[in-house]
This record gives sequence, C-alpha cells and structure tokens, in this order.
Amino acid sequence: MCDIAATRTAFIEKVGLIGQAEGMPRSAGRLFGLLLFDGTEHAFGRLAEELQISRGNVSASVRLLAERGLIVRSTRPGDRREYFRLVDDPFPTLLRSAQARTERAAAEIEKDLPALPPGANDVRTRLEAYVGFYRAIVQGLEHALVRMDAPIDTPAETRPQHGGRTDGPQ
Amino acid sequence: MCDIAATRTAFIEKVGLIGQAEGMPRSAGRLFGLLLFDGTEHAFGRLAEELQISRGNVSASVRLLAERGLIVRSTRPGDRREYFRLVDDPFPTLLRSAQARTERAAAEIEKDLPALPPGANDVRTRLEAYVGFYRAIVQGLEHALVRMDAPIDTPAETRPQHGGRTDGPQ
DNA sequence: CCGTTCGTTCATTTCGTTCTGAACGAAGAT
DNA sequence: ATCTTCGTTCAGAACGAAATGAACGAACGG
Repeated sequence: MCDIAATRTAFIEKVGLIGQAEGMPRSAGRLFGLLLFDGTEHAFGRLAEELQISRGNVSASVRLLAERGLIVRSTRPGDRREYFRLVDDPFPTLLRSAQARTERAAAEIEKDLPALPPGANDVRTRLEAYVGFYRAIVQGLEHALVRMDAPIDTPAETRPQHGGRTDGPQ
Repeated sequence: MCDIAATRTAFIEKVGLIGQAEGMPRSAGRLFGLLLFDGTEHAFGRLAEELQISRGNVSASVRLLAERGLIVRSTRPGDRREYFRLVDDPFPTLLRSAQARTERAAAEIEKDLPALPPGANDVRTRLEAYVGFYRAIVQGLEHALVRMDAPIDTPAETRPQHGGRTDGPQ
C-alpha cells in the first residue's frame, strides 16, 4: 500500500482521462497530473521520457497548458534546457476557464433572442430559461471560487455571506 | 430579422456544438436543441427528417437523452409511432449530471490518498487541494441549482441564506 | 397472405483529433 | 569547423468516436 511509484502512475493516468473528458488532449492532462503530483520543476526532455510521449507532443502540451496559465516555463543560467512547473495555485485558473466557457455558451444563445419574432413568446421563454441555466452555472462557479479561496479556516458554518466578489466573470 | 426558420436552424446547430463541447455526440445536442426550441412532441421519423440524420442515429440519440432523463417517449392509441418531448424542466437534470460527473472525478482522486506513504505530506497536500477543487465545484453547482429554482422573484439581495438543500449530490 | 412502416441493432465507413517521427534552426560544446 | 542537444513544426499515421445504411423482428393494414 506504499508503492508510491504505482500510485503516481495511476494518478497521472487518471488525470489524463479526466482532462480528456474536460475536452483537452489526454497527453496534456497527464502532463498536468505529473506536475501536480511531483510539485517540482521538470526539464522538457524528462517530461517526454516520464510520460513516454514524443517531444513533439510535449511541445504541444506545454504550450497548451502555458496558454491556459496553468504552468510556467523557467530556465537556468548555463543550462540550455527549459523547465516547467505548475503555477502556484492552478485551481482558480482552471475554474475561471470553465466559467469563461460557460459564459460563452450563454452569450451565444442570448444572441439569438433578438432574432425571434415578437409573437413567439413561448420560444423566447424557453431560450431565456436556457440562458438562465448557463448563467446560474457561471454564478455557481463564482461561488466555488470564493469558497476555494478560504478552504482551511472557513468551516461550512463560518463561510462568508458574500465577502468575496459576487460580480460576473471577466 | 424575423426569419424564424433560420433562427431555429442556427439555434439547433449551436446547441449541437455546445453539447459536443460538453462531451455528447453532436446529433444528440442538436436533438436537444430542436426539442427545446419547438417545445412540442415530435415523432421519431420527423426527427430524422428535420435533423437530416439516419434513423439509426435518431435511435441512439433519443436513447442517450432518455437515459439522462432529458426527454420522454410517449405514444398515442392507434398510432404505432413514438413521440418525444423534453421533460418539463430539463435544466436541473442537466445540472445534476454535471455535478455527478464532477463528484465522480473528486472521488476518483480521493481514492488515491490512502495509498500515499505517510511521509509524502506535500504530495498529499496537493492532491487534497485537487480534490477540494472538484468539491468546490460540486458545491458551486448545488448553489446554481438552488438559484435556478427561484430565478424570478428572488433578486440577488433576497436570495435565501441556505433555504435550499446544501447537502451533497445524489 | 404480402407489403409497409415502425424502431433497433450492428458492421462498415467517415471524420476529426491526437500522436509520432523526421526535418529544421538555434545554441553550445569540443 | 563538426557534432550534439535543445525545442518547434509539420505531414502523415494511428486512433477513436460518431454516423450511415442494410438487415432484422415486430406491429399493423390491406
């Protein structure tokens, strides 16, 4: 029950599958999992070896995660290689991007509302409910964000009424 | 600006793409969009025609949406065909399944925690933060669910402290 | 009885995405 | 100078998911 290497591998694969389910390439998910588990910097080449993927794939994956603000590159004097590590707290970033995606869906649907003929009130009502659905999620994720900011010293009873930002995204 | 047919088609395609991004076949998403827009019952055969997909595809798509509790089948006396319509309020159901997926991810990661050797406290801390991330989302979606239940007569100021269920999913 | 329409199933094809591996330029090292 | 190693790019291979279309049994009408 203490084979940390096996646990690590299993964890990495799990995160890969979860990431895939969230719409990101499995390799990128596994990379995220690796960096999260280890918590340390890893050289580009090491990532390819550890994940057993091509360096081309590593290149694409680190770019993806870096674009999303989840990892940072770093270099060392007298060392040509590049190193990668997770940003300090990647989870709010992860949450923000989920929120942004949801907001985009809401906006997308909302754009159709003015195109409805004045008579079609029942259709409008349904589409508005759909927009409201996505907006409720956006709000809920905002809630989650606040909740995560103070996870330790804020037991469920003491949680802030609305201390954190309750405004929309962006 | 009043070509409702064009708006309808555009809406259906949008919902298809959104559904696809959420991990469901595009056909199923389009079907959902069609039923949401029209709000009426549609015969199986009509769905194939309107969406311009094979009947085999319709069969799979209606099964998928029915399994998720988003649509219901109905029949009429003296009519061999089957009809489909959205359930009364599909959005809480949609929210619940998103919540369940997230909870599943949290549980999946949590299972690995006991397998960590006693010494690896930093690793444990990071994985716990990861679990906390998903749990915060689950909570946030619960929040969204409550919020959606009373969308009209509950302006942001009057929202219930914790009137709705604040317990976990399931 | 045969013919039709219904919905399902399943083998096949189609399609989009992901991954690999070779080619490349840059930067050092020898 | 050549040689190696670094990371990127890109064409094509490999893969998986989704859609098609034919085959099928069931239900009904003539």
